[in-house]
Amino acid sequence: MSETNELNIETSENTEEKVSRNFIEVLIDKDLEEGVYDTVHTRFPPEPNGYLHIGHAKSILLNYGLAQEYGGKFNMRFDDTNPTKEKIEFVNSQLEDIKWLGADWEDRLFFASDYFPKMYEGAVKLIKKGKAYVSDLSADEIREYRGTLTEPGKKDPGSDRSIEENLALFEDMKNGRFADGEKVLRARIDMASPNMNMRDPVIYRVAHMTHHRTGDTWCIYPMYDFAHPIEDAEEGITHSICTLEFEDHRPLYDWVVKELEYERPPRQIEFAKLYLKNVVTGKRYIKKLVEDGIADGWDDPRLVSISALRRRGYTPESIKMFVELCGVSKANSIADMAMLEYCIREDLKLKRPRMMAVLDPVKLIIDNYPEGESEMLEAANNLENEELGTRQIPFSRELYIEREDFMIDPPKKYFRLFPGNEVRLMNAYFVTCVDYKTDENGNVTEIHCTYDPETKSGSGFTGRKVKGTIHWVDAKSAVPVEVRLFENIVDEEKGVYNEEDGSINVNPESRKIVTAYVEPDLAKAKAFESFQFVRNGFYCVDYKDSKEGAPVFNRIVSLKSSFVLPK
RNA sequence: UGGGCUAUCGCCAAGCGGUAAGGCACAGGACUUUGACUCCUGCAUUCGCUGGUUCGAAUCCAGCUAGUCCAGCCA
Repeated sequence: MSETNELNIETSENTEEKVSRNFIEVLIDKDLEEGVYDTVHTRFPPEPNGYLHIGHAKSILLNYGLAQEYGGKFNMRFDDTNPTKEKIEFVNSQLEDIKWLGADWEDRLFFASDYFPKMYEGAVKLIKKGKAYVSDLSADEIREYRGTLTEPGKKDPGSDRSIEENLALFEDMKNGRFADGEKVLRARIDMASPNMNMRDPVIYRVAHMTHHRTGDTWCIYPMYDFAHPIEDAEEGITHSICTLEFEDHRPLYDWVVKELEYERPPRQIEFAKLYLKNVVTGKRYIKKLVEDGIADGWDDPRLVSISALRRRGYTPESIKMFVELCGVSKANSIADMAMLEYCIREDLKLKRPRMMAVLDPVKLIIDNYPEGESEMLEAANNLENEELGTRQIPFSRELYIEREDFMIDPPKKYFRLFPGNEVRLMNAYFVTCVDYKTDENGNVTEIHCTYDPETKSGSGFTGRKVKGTIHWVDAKSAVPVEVRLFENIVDEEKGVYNEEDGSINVNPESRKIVTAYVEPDLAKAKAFESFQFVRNGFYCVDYKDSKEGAPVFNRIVSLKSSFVLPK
């Protein structure tokens, strides 16, 4: 017996040593071991052409996290090589989102446009090496000459030009001698390559356009495939982490850094994008939702852009937890929204106070409580976390309780209020229902109870027990506030896209607005403060759409399973 | 169709030749100042399919299948 126990202890200690690493960490470990690199330097390189969403968060936190983990550095860089799509507005919103997520680039904020001179030099170098040439072909012709997936491409007539001629022509391109589309610079690689990206890719195009940072300095702009490796190499990036669709571009990436003779060139590593089930992330679909008046803009709390999640009440910590939970792999995967929701519940439940708010109020009158009197009761802000302290809440003869917490004719196992039953009012007293009133339609309008002063919360009363506890607010001091109950903007039954016309199947119930009664303190909450409403889920204060400065409460997420009435 | 990549429970995901981790979701039960939270318990005789190598295969080999990306002067 004792022998086997000892054995078990040893083996369990050994297994604890084993920490599973994602495939990128494994590659980095190997690089470090073999001395390919002696540090880890990553970057996040978005194009400033839109708002960042949850998918970008994965890339940001992965790149930043890796740099942190290995004691390396993380750069922020805007890949602004195409002025037709980029705006300073997006630069600013993206920076704000990345900062909020907690990725710290310190003083290393770069722009691809900073390297335009370097890239020009690089192109000249390629021409001088005979590795690039100016083409006269039109866009259509280039496509034709490129061949198809099964047939090799044809030689570009421009590829026969002399180095001197190419040099002169490229300079003319730079000097604005040509109109847009008239000439391009192509890399000379292999027109017969099975990899389409290697069939003499275009690396510079003419575009007479004002760039948001360099203005009219340039009228030629480098293509991504040429620019990106240079940006990485210039910044001393070791591991250039990007998404799977760039796998086919890696040979070209490697070709560029090799031909430009960079020492210790960066290594590109690709991972799978993060998708969410029944969630719209495509820019043009979001745009359509906004145009159709279904969504209120990129930060509509029902969307999954970083700014929308922030407004909804998701915390950076919860997004980080989610990304870590999803892991990193090369398999295309669609995560369940339930995972994200789990993360925000997990993050908030011990950090934020649990307050009482009644979403669907009905009046409860305590017949034996003196009229006109009231008292303050002490309530713990969070029973599981004493550090959050206590608060004082008013209590008097007339209260509001949740309509669903009272039934005239309850089913079996209904623990809440019904005629003759006694329940606990959370943080207050036991009350017994003695009577109720209804309107002509049979709707309950008033519930009458008696309370037992002996049973005051915290008094240590143990005389008898009740099965149910319900939340309430004091009618006189409670504050009505607007509460927005969010559901998925997509109709989950039908799926995201309508198969017939490609439109989005919208859930008409995705935003219900109700007026709720809340504890007086909640009406003074600051923007972005979040709370757990007892049994009603998690909420975040939003002032963006509020009228006359009153807070609006956005539902972040409901509880795991709401109260289900027993059958 | 040529090439690249991927395939392990409803979802995500470990595993890297020694006999299927974990999380989400789900289902039971205990506890409870809300039925939440917490805590237990259950949840792949099987790793896309078919063969082969091996004492032994999710792991190696071969063939097949499915999904995905590439024919922008986008990134």
